[in-house]
Amino acid sequence: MAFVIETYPFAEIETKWQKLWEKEKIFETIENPAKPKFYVLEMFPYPSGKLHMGHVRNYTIGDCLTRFLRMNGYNVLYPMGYDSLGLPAENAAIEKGVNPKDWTLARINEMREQQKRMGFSYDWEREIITCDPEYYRWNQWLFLKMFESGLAYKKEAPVNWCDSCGTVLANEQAEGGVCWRCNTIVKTKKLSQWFFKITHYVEELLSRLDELKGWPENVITMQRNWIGKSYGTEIEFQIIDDTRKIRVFTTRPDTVYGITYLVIAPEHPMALDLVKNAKYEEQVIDYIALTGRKTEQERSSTKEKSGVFTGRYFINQFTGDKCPIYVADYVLMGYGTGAVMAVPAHDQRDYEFAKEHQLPIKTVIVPWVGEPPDDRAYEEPGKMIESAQFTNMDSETAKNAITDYIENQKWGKRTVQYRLRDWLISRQRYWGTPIPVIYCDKCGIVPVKVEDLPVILPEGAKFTGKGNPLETVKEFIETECHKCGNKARRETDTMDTFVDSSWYFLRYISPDSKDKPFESRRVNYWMPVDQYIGGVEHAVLHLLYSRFFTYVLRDLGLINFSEPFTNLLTQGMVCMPTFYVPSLGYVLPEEVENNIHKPTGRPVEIGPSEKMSKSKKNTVDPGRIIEKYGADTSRLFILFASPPTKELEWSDQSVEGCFRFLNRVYRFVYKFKDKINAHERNLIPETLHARTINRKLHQTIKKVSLDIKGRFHFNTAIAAIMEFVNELYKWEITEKDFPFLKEVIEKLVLLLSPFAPHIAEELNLMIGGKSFVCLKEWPQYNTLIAKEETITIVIQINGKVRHKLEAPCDITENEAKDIVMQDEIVKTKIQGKEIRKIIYVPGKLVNIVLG
RNA sequence: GCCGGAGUGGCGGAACUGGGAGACGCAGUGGACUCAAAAUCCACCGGGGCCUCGGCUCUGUGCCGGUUCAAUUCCGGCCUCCGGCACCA
Repeated sequence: MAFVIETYPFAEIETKWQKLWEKEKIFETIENPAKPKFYVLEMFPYPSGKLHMGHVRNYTIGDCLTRFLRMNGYNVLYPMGYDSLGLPAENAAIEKGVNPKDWTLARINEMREQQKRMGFSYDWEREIITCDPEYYRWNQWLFLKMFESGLAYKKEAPVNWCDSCGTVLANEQAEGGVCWRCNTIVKTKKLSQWFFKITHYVEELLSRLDELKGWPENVITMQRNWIGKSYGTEIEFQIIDDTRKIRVFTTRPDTVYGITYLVIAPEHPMALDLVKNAKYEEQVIDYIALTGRKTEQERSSTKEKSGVFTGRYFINQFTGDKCPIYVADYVLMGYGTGAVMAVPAHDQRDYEFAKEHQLPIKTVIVPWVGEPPDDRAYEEPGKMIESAQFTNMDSETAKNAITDYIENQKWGKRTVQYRLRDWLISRQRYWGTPIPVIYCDKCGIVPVKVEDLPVILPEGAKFTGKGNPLETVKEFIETECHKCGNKARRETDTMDTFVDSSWYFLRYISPDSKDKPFESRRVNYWMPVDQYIGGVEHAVLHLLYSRFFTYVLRDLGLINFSEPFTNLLTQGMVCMPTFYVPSLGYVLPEEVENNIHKPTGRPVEIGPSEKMSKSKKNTVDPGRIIEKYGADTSRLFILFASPPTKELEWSDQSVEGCFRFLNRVYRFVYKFKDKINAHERNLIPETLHARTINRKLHQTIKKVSLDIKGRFHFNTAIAAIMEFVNELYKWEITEKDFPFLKEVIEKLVLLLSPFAPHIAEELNLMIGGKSFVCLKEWPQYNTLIAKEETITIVIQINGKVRHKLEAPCDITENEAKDIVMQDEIVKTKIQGKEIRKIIYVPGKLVNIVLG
């Protein structure tokens, strides 16, 4: 055995097994009623370039779980696809003059290649690509279904508009109020847009959150906040010298006796009406125009509350007072009724506005003890004053009493408001699903006939960076109305890409389905998704839209369940640590390498970790890590460094440690492979030391199984395997041990295989294993073998650990107390002191409480 | 401002139900092997004090207090950091 292995030949091994897996098609899945089904879904990537560490982490978690479940007898559906419509491709077209389709397909190929290099066990036969017309035709099909049932509709709405690019932007493309491409400040512009009526399901979206026991609490909370249900009262106020009333929404009916004015939003339909041909008309028109030019950001960030008087008054029917009506942009048209009753004494915003415009402030609630503040609004509950028959009541009680009174007087009613708005799906962009409608002068909006789907994105659009490229394709726009035969114009808006991802998990199930988006029978077998894995950034958007789509599909009779994702795991981010170097400040690890402080051994202070992102140039390229250490090491590091839901801090040294571990395993098996092959397997350990190994083996199987199952603590599972390998190195192996060693190594390889599948296959082959490891059965543990022969009894005196004793594990309470009290060391420690009581925790400890 | 989550050695993290704080890995230290180095293998590794070198002892899980025989874990009050939402009436 002169031959010394430097490092194990991971590159060769990994390529070899990836090819074999693919050749044998072992990861292809079909419905199988004989096995329990399990659907593992990962948030499919947008193919903007190469895989980044976030992807790698997401898929490594999913693959490890999938492999574990397969070995445990589950029929696992584990698909992959590409969310490939969207802005980066169009941007590349504008910047590099390439065709978005070619660019996207090239990126997909790169990405798929890297995923295969990581050894992920997807059923590639089910791959879906959303920019394929055979995929997006079903977006259009679903749109038509929703249009038919009134769930898709068109209306005029304010949207983010960039002057320089001449186009509408999605909220996420107008971050910080500026256009992501040219940095122009975005404006709000009113345009006719397509919406999905998600608000139709608002109550169900909210109430079914309680069913989602397998979702993280924070995601549930975020969705609940986003939906924003609030209970309140609608009240109408009579406008003086007018037949009309103004309707407001409030959650504080207890403050109605403190109303001193009323505010309507600039977009409120009555705003202009109220001042028509009156003294204040010009002032109000100017103000509305000014607001229209403001960005959403400017409107909400300014401290001072702007607004103008309309010259009109209303009657506060509670007090009989005549109060002014204002227009101000701190009131939003999109929430409630677009008008508010202003109670400056008890609402901070109203307070600030009243101060600015010298409006009266009338206190109607005071604290039960102490004085109300005089420099701000008093928003807490308290004692009612100057509120007619409600005076002296507790304000919380008065809320109900006053609302009853309002309802009796027919001045208003109890009502519920939501923050959730309908989903704006129109995009003035090329690289998206064309919305399948045409506009006919005679017939109006005409949906495309189902048999004419898909409406295909035309080639030959001009990508100038200005406007919607679809507008430049005459042959696309010009069409004829299938109702009347006249010339008609095709819709050039495309759908938000979140439409694609709202049902992709159903398409995986029957990716070749020709006459329906999916086969209901098969969908009902696989769905719902048993484990969804992805980033928390989709907590609201994608996860809410998918829930909405599932309800829609259920109501269309296509599926028989309501919630798409039973369990959700939101993985933590991947971070790069920074180091503090006095001369440079906080820097990334590679810069420390080149710095004088490290060679001198002087410790560098660790700075705050930064999220990996391309813009900060602090990313670790997965490709480089795979090349240097292999896919197995990369997978092992990602799973070992921290539990999946926590942030993962990148560490090159820790990667090296994982690589060392795999080498340690490889060397051990390599050393004994000939002996193992020369012997038949024996499950029974023949030596004393081997029996200890057997116990440790069963303990390890138990720990690894339980850590993965339900808990997803891959890090501690790997730690247990490492501990076991450390034990193996301490084992003085004799000739008698080889048959049992064979059994030990077989089990070890099985335990390792979900984490490091390539090396596991290779080691299996090395010890004469026949079939693929990943198709074998997960090892079972025997509780009796795993059980320790003796237990350690911890002896505490007054709750502090003072001594330990070994005892047989079947020891009774009295026996345990006896041996503890007979122990010489214990005797000396408690000598001369009164024993108040002795606490016994079975199999664990004895606590002697002294007086 | 509101809603979540987290604070444990030099570092990443363990401790599952209130019962031994620091598993496993990294970094570090010492030893074996080597002409030497790397690699590998073995051992040590929170801090302070005592010491006959076997141990003994005090202290320690963001801070202050409480419950308990016993608290990283439960309760109350703070501090810091991270994430989400934010003129939502």
